[in-house]
Amino acid sequence: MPRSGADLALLLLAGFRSLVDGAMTELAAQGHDDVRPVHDFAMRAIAAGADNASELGRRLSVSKQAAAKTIAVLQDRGYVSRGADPVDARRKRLEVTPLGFEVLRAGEAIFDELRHRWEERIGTAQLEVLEQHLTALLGESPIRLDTPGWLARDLGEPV
Amino acid sequence: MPRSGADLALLLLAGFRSLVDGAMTELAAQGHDDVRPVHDFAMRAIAAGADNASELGRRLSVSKQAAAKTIAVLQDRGYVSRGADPVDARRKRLEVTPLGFEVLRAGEAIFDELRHRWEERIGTAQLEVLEQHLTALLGESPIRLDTPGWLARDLGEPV
DNA sequence: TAGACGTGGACAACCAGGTTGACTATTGTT
DNA sequence: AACAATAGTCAACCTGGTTGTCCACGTCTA
Repeated sequence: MPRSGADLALLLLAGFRSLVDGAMTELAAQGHDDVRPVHDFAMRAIAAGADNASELGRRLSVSKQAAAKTIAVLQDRGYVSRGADPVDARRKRLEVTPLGFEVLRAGEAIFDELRHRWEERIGTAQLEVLEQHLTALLGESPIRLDTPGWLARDLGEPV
Repeated sequence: MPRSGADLALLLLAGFRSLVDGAMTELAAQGHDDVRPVHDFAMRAIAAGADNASELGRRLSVSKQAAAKTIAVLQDRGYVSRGADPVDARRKRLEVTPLGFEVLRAGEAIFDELRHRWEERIGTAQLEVLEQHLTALLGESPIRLDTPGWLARDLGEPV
């Protein structure tokens, strides 16, 4: 049964969806029913140093306006806070709140748990091989999160 | 280097994106710069027998209204045609046009070519193993295409 | 030191692809 | 014949993107 290239693509998508859907469900069960993967990614980027909207936009390969919108909801839900930047009055410095970090932590744990289940099903070594191959194929690719809609939108350069 | 579950998810996403971006780019180069993966999926479903809007919506796990919108653009661009259904006057029967089939064919060829390149990089057997594992993990999962936005929207049941 | 230029943020208008809800026309069932 | 279910359409709305415009502030340089 020779697989088609399209099947392969679908398989990868299904894998991603499976993990993410699982994670969202579990996160919701833990009381964080208002977090989306987008938010997780954004918080992670903020925690990693993208502490203002423009920078966040750059990290996520998204316009600063889009980043600002995401920040607005994150702030609204208490996951990040914004304060004046002491050194540059143009900026509003972003910070992940304790609640935000809690979600981040929970998210990580859930993903790790899901991965662990996969390990149990196909074997630790096998899963590692799978990851290695994927990594080899893709490089440590920069995450591009102009995602919602990208399935349907105009193309960017290929990865 | 123990990989995290989140990395795994990102890896799968990156893989999918890589293939799809590549395919869109190539398809655009061949003159079909107005096709999105969504359209491809929809045409495929229509060709496979989902010959009316409601049915298409069901196949794609999407509301019939959403399906109708997709059909509208597909029709507008000449990829599918709609005619009266001789047996049921409520229905408008969908048909993929020759142009639509051409795109479908081209898309398949491109995906196969991309998959082939992956074969060359990690080896035919290795890629097959990867696919087998993924398939084992996911089952021959029904494709759920309520996708644009699902990264950011409310959760459905996990796959 | 003044002005030019660049950058951060905000606002508005727009788009794509989804959603629900309401309504009509037709078909199928009792 | 009456009623229920289904196909399609319209309208209003949501989310997460996009551009473009504008202002306030910082930085660089003539």
